[in-house]
Amino acid sequence: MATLSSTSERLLDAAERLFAAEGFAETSLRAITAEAEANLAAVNYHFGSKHGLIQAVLARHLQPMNAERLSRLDALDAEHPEGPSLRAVLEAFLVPAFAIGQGERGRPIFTLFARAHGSPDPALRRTFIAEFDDVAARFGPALQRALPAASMPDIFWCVHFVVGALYHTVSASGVLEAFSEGACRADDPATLDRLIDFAEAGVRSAARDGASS
Amino acid sequence: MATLSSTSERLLDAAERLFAAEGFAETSLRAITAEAEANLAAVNYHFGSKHGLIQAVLARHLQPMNAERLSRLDALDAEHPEGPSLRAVLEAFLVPAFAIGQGERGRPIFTLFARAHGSPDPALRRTFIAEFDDVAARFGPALQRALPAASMPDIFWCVHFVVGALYHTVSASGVLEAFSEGACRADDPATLDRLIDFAEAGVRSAARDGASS
DNA sequence: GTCTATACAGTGATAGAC
DNA sequence: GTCTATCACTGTATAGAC
Repeated sequence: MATLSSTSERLLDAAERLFAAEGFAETSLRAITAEAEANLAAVNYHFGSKHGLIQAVLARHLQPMNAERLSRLDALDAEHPEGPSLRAVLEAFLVPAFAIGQGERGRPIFTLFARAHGSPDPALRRTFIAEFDDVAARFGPALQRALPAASMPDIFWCVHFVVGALYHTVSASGVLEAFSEGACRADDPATLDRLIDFAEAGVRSAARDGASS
Repeated sequence: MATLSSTSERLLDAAERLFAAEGFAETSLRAITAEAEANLAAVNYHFGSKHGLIQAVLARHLQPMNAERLSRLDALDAEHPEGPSLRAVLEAFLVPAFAIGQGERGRPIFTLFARAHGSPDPALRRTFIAEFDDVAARFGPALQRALPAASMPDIFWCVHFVVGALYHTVSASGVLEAFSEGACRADDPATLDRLIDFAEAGVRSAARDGASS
């Protein structure tokens, strides 16, 4: 039973489940502590505030995702000393994110990322994006090397577009099912390939004119 | 003074300002009614609930945006009876959205769209995306005609990616300023051109292989 | 129809006992 | 570490004034 794990772990599990199902604001601490069989005050004791609990839930999934991005990029660098291809770098960036989005509790968790990224709470947003510092520092130069004709701002902007497409795909593809009248299914396994194709073509377009740096 | 306009208009103005600054959940009805110099119960009288007020705030900006998208597409169809180019169709779709994002109160309002799109409240999400029915019905075939080699699901998926990039760009470009250490500025006027270039290249990539329909 | 005052159940947070 | 009691604040509903 749940009571075998520690209180803070049970709180994290319960919070993740409820946040993903209902959203941050809509989930009360009382609902979380009831599901975790803990006292209301335990949240503030272990995590300081509801805000702190949200950050802890996010970090528990962000860190493995970004760690795998970095280890994939390390493997690529080892394989290709002259620098990996654009497509390979984009795959190293996108595949670990998709892997989370497709897991058993996948999509809801990724929805949490999207919500945190656009959260009105500046402190939450700041803590959240700080988790991406290492990824930005490693993937920026890798893309620059794969696409020497593009300027650094070109690359940053395109990655920004790709991130937007990724977020929207993993967190809001239900919308697409409605618009396409069922022709596009959110769990279509080909979606990742479509996104990588799209990202590669889009990013490559930054190198074509490259005027605006 | 504000008291010259009707109560419901003052409520909409105040709500828009506060929602954009703080978020939906973080803005209390008491703060809105105080800023609008109205009674607390006026929100429920005029809009039924806080939820109804949110929908009304969104609709006030969504309708002109989508109306301009459609009128731009009408103009294109009149100019090019054989069917407008892919780039022209994408411009008709993206430019009106950007115009809102760059207006005086622009970015905050667009942040509201992104929040609504990913809202945990299914009723809010449903009402929100219903505002796009006409746009989807008109732009889908227009893109199909501009890109005959692509299947309809190909096109829907790519538009989905483009929408994600658009949302992230207009609502979360502050993140990019941080990662690029100031090299990319959110108010760079070239951003729209970058996004259109990116979208065109990405969407065009769907027509290359076109296997997965 | 429009607006006001007020009451109510549920929220996050905290101080202090154990 | 845990729990109880309590705080100020939230969205909503309603009775009644104009």
